Amino acid sequence: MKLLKSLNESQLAAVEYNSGPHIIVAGAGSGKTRVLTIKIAYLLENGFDPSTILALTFTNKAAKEMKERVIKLIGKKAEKIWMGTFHSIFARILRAESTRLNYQPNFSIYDKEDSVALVSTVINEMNISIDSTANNVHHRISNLKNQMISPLEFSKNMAETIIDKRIASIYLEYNKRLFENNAMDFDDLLLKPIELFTNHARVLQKYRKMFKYILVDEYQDTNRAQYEILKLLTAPRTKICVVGDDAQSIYGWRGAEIRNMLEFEKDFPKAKIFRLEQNYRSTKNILSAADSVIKKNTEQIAKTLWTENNDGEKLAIIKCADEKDEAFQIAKQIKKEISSKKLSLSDIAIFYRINSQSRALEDGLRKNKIPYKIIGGVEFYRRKEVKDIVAYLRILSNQNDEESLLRIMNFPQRGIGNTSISKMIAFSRKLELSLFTTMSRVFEVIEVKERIQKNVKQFKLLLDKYIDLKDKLSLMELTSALVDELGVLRMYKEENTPESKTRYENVQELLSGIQEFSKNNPKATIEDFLADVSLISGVDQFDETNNSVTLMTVHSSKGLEFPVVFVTGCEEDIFPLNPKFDSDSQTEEERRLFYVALTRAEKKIFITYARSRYRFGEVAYQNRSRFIEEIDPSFYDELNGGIGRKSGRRKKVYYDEFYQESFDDFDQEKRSLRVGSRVTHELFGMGKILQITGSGDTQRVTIAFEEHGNKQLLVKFANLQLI
DNA sequence: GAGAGGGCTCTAGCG
DNA sequence: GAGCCCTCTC
Ligand SMILES: Nc1ncnc2c1ncn2[C@@H]1O[C@H](COP(=O)(O)OP(=O)(O)OP(=O)(O)O)[C@@H](O)[C@H]1O
Repeated sequence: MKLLKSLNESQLAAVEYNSGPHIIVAGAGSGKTRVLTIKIAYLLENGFDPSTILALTFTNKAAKEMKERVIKLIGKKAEKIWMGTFHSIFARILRAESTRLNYQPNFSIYDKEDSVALVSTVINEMNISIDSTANNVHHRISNLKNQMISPLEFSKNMAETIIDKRIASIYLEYNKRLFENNAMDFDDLLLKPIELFTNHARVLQKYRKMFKYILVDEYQDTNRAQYEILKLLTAPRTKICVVGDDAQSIYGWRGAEIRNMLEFEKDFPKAKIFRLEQNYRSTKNILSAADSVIKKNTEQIAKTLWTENNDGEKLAIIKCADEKDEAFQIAKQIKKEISSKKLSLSDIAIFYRINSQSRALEDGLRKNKIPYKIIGGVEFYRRKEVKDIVAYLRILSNQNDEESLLRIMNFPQRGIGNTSISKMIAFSRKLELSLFTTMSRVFEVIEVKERIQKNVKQFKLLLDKYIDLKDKLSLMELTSALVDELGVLRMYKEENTPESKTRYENVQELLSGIQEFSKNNPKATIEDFLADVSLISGVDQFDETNNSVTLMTVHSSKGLEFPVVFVTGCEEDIFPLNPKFDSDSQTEEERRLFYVALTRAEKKIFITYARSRYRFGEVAYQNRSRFIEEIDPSFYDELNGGIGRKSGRRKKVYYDEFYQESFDDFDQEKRSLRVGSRVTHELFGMGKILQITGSGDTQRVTIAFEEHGNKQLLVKFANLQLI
């Protein structure tokens, strides 16, 4: 069979096995994803009905790619496979079955920002004092949800401290509000199916009958709820095949449990284990280097990984002066790689631990005229201007969605301020009405001024008009009419600032996104579009055909591969990020993350670290990462970047070994600002110091800038350069 | 109620 | 540095 020709023996065995539950445990680049893809194609070729296959991947993009490959191998019938992320597949099922959970099928999906906003609303309205941000409280709640601990269970059995008791009541109210808003958060998308299947035996039967073969990629990063869903859906006759590498489990902080991987044999009796040991991706040097690091972890399944690929180049570890130098060294190496090898820019990826590192890297690439693309970061659909328009669509679809309603009540400004909104909310709570309904009765809310009542009425009429149009116009017609009537594009244009220009472009891009979506789904409704939008992830937007370098976090790089990889910021406190606070198992997860970064590379790895780095508005000095020390030195060479030389315009001497001296040196620099010194400032240009007041963090300078007049600035933030 | 400006806090990774 | 909130002025 032609399909199976591209497989080695152990891969083949895994593909052909069909008798019961099985798990493929294998290291990086050993073809796990390929096996899964071909296995599905093989099933279809053998007459398996595609609509009975459920294949779960980690990102939408991975699902899309896998589907495309299967279609290529076997033809169009593969389109019927249920393929997607846990979140998207079960959101779909929840929509179909929503009424059983007393939800309406058009429920909104709240992303993290929406959820945090709701937590914040709840804290404020309940008037609970809690020494913690809404963000942290939401994180706690999300953790509880991930562990499948209900508000009731938490408050009854676990919440002992006063703070925990308060969190318990916030959690309870938060869930209640979600329900009243006809909304689910990300965690609900995994919890509600369990509720559905547990409480409605016939629904469970239906889906058990429907899915005869379940396949799961990246099984090492599934959490408790996902595991429970799989257990529920797997009837004695259901075939289940999961694939994973425990050494690549990097989402523990989101509730992922490696135990799912380690205990598969217990959970699914008579499970068969397959192992793949040949790596096809990387050179011997890369593989050995990665192996020398991951060996330091104690908790893992022993695995062998070998390759027939040649030794390749050694890794290059580059010492840089600071983050600007780091970006510069990377740009330099990129140019070198491109000109010396037959590589295109899209063969190169730059990874970082945290998104804020991308800024300096971007600057460096831009200055060197190297085109790049950032994956993730502040994602398109999470931007304010985009979310504002999406909130309108949500309200048109789901009038109970109070968070969205609040978001747009006074956007664009229509003279409905916070005071009036609070009054209406109070009214709606008292009469147990939704805020939307309250709006139609705003004339009864006597505390709201007459002029503003009229504004509310006006706004309500606008929404009513579009709710009515919703079923008469196509998605695209409706959205563009709405955007036009709101006048947001005009508004951004008139503002005419760099930010408003970006906003303008983003709204335009949203419109073309909707157009594109309508083209692919001709009968698409608002609901279809919304269902998609909330679940789009960062990597989903990755387009490898672009001729540009790819920048992304190590987390997003999972499952991908690139000929050349830069792993940046390899310093203590960046990568690993929190070594001082991490438990052993958290450090091990951090090490796995480093392992994931290294094993993305096919031919060449550059590891960079900087002696100093601006963070939180000040310079921090740190040692290079322990993970570098863990790599066997026979697999790398060391290079020096801008160390010892003066880097850029910043006047500072870099010491190789003596951090203390470096600190002194830095303080010296601050002190040496004197009345009369000439300095430059990034925004205001050249100037002369007129006055200095205070010291330390609150030290201020008054400067006469040549082009911007006199300004008073905090030294700490001004980043002044002495001339 | 809007808008400007100042002060304060937070600061990881993500579907 | 960014984002949020508060305060002050119009
Ligand atoms: N039998 C094979 N012959 C040739 N190339 C192969 C074979 N199996 C896999 N490959 C190639 O090896 C690379 C890695 O495969 P794949 O992405 O499926 O690995 P993986 O185990 O899922 O990796 P990871 O866990 O690191 O994401 C791919 O480029 C794939 O095409």
